[in-house]
Amino acid sequence: MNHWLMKSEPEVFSISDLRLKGVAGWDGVRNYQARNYLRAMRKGDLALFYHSNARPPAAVGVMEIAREAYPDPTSLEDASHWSQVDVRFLKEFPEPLSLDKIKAIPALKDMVLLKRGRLSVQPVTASEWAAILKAAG
DNA sequence: GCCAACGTTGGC
DNA sequence: GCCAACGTTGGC
Repeated sequence: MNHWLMKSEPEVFSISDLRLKGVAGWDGVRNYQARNYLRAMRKGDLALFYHSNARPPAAVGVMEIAREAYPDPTSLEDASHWSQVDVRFLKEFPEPLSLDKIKAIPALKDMVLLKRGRLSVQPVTASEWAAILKAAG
């Protein structure tokens, strides 16, 4: 099973929105690398929900891949071009794990989140995943 | 609101 | 295929 991190601006779609819906489509990805990661996801994989453009930016909870990649209907291009997955709400952290805190954890220094900005869907290693969950309580 | 990073577009 | 212009992301 693989682990992922997925960014959303909370003003557009927040973890509270996902909690209410239970399951939601993760649409609107328009970056090829992010799309390829979406396509690599398997049902049951776990993903961090990350609030970008938030104060503070933070990992806020955990979700599960509920449906593997299928065409993104919000795309204006042909159906095979962009993909989305469905995600299921699993839990919200008691406190958001802010970007500052993530940066302060040595085990997380190589996270894609810190090394490569502006990638809205990205892989997380098993050891990084464990460190995040431990820090987030 | 600013702006650095970086991906995409399009002229050549 | 190069690369300048342009648009977007996302932290600050």
